[in-house]
Amino acid sequence: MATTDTRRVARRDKRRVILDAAAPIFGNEGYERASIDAIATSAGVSKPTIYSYFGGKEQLFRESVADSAIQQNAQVLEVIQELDLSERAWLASLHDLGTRLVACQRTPCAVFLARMIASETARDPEVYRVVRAKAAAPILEALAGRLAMLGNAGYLAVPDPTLAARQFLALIGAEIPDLTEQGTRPVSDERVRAAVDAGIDTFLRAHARPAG
Amino acid sequence: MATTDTRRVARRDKRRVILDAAAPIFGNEGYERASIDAIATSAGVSKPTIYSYFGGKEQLFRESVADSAIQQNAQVLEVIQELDLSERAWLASLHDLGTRLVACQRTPCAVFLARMIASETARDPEVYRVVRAKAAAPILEALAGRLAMLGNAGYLAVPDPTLAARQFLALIGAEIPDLTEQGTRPVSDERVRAAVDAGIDTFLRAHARPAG
Amino acid sequence: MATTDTRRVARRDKRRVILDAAAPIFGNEGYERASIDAIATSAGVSKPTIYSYFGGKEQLFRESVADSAIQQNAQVLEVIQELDLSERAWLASLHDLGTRLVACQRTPCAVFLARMIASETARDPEVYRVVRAKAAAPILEALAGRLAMLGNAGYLAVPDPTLAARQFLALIGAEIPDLTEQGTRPVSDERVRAAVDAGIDTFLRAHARPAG
Amino acid sequence: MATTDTRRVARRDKRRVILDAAAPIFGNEGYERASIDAIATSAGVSKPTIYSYFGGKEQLFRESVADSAIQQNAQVLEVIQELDLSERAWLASLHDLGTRLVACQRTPCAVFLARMIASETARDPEVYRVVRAKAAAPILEALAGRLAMLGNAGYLAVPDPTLAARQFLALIGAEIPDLTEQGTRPVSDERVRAAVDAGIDTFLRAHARPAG
DNA sequence: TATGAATGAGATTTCATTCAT
DNA sequence: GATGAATGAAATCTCATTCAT
Repeated sequence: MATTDTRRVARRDKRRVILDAAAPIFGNEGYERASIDAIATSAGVSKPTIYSYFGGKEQLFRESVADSAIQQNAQVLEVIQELDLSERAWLASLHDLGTRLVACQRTPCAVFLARMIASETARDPEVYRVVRAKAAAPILEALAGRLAMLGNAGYLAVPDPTLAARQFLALIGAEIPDLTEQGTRPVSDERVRAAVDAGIDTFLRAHARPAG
Repeated sequence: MATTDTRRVARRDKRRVILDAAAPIFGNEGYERASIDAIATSAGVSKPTIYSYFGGKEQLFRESVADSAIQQNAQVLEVIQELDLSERAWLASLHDLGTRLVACQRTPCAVFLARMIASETARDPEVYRVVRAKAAAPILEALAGRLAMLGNAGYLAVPDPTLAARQFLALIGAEIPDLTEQGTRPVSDERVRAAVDAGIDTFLRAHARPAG
Repeated sequence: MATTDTRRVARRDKRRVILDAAAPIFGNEGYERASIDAIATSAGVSKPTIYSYFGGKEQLFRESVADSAIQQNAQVLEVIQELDLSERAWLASLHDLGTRLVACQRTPCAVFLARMIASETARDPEVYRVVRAKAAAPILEALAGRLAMLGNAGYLAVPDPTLAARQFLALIGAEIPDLTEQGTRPVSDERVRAAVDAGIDTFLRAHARPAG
Repeated sequence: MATTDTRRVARRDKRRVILDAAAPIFGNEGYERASIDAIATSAGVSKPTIYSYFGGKEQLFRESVADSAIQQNAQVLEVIQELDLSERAWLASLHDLGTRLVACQRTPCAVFLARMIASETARDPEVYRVVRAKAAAPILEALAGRLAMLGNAGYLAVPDPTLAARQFLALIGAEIPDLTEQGTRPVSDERVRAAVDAGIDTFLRAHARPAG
């Protein structure tokens, strides 16, 4: 029936509206300071509606984290897929990938996740686990896979792809917090790109294929 | 007067007692969940005493962060000073340094600082600035200085010591969050050391002195 | 029309279903704690259905009380009718009657009514009036009538039958609250019967026919 | 110190003020409808003060019940003590006692207790137990003791004084609910006295000393 | 007619902060 | 200087009730 469909759609839409309103508020204010009232107002619904959809603040928070992790995962995986493995292009494409990954990490969604992991994991370890399961782990494995391909292709020496992926991420982001003053200052794309490139250079030196 | 001295000492002592009580509570609970009541009880003083010494929750928090940053700085600088630059020992000593630095980062004091930077900087950017000024920056420079010495001594190629220091820290810590599940799981020293060594190996490969 | 009949029957059935669901919930939780939601769920209907049938919580409550009073009345009147007035049997039958009346008073329905009279009359005096009109008064008069017959038959002296009925009820129930700890403890039938008998003995001594 | 004393007195006074405000509100509205806000306003204190003194609504309620029970006990015991056991006066004094006891039962304090027992015991059986321990049981025993003295003096036959006390109370109150329409209607003292006397007459007939 | 969805109003409770001693 | 006592403000959450279908 059209009725049912309409309702279902409406219901799903409203979930989305609430989740989309919740993430930035949790992200900016933190779990405690974020008020259900503010989220309800921002979403254009009433408080009881939120309670009827999510049950309570803690559950809304968890679903918000999980939802953001899924979004983050989708976005980053897409970026990773685009790595060009051809001999001609792989090097430039790897630099591109680094820049795009850092851009993904500076997304509001990713900032929200990073902040919540740091601030709320002590209170609720599930936060960390959900983000790892739905975003961090798949992303790491996808990246490890691409790096392994670079190794197989003979461009790099990658004996432990997962470790290499972790270090790749660590290196491209090493300068970002100080550069952006922990996200409180806007920074030009050039400077970000330079910071990423510095990390990638180090990565490449460390993983250069042994001569001969 | 002796009286005045006694009072001053008592005053300073009470400040210390309050700060020592505040840091773990802020660290475990976060700024919002930490209650002045809990801090007062833990410190063995009354709430108005805290207000008379610090003015309010926000100021107590800032002083707590600054105090922890100073402690952290002192502790880490000491570790960095101990790097043995002799040809015979520098390599093993660098591995030692990495392990000790990671240990310092897993201290309650450092966990507190890291968590507060992640969770409270958006609310109060001063948090980040204070920690950078009193701990992160001096530590980074001290480490950069030691790495420069290794470069000067001809053991490593270190064209940009500050960048190298940042990457050194990034690499030795790359595996720690997943290893400890964001600090929610105890981990054996061996596994931490192995993770640190993996980072240092990559660092060394990237900064090997060019042959010839 | 058959349709109409079906609907009427369905309508009446649904009223019954709702009333049957409402009484125990009001009885166990009290007016305020009882939620329309719980009643709707227990009745297997939706909240708006309850509103369409009864108009609101207060009206549902009143109808629930009235309905229970009518049930209570029917049940107790039947018990009273069964009093055997024959010379041979009246004494044992009176003891039986007392026991059965107390059993009726410990019925969920009667407990509900007693509790609602005590707790809700201040808020809505209609509660008391309805229960008196539909149960307490008819029951009292029926009992008074039977006691008058015992008087007319010469077994007892009953100058004021209504007063006698009230005192009869007071005496058979005098020990019940303490015995059952206000209904929170199960009690054996023997102990209830003994308590009732003690009340009836006193009643009989007071209403013994004067000798001669 | 005067300071300490003053504070202690102030603290105790404020407890009293709050308890005195709470009882009638709980009594009139019932546990659920009674709001802490209303009690605080009526007591002239703020809500947090109530929480600091009593911990929560439930505890305030329990203390209010216990306090009222103690007051009720004191008041009724005093009335019972005044029973005149002299041959000349005991009969009139017993009628007086009945009237005063019923007056005590119609006190706001006693109405509160009766209502709370009826309405809240199902939710919290402690209500019944506290009232029994602090008021009902001592009162019953005191009354039983006086009735036993009348028996010992030879005025009455009282083989089971506790049972007699229970029945005495049941009989003097048998007509009160209908007379006052469950407390919703004012009634003249004469009519109450007449109702009490009717109960006492029955009691006396039942407990008349056997001739000889 | 019957219902899923939505909400305004109000409940308890907590906390940072100040005042009087 | 230090503290017990008190409070204004705001948080989460629940519920009776009404729409739109």
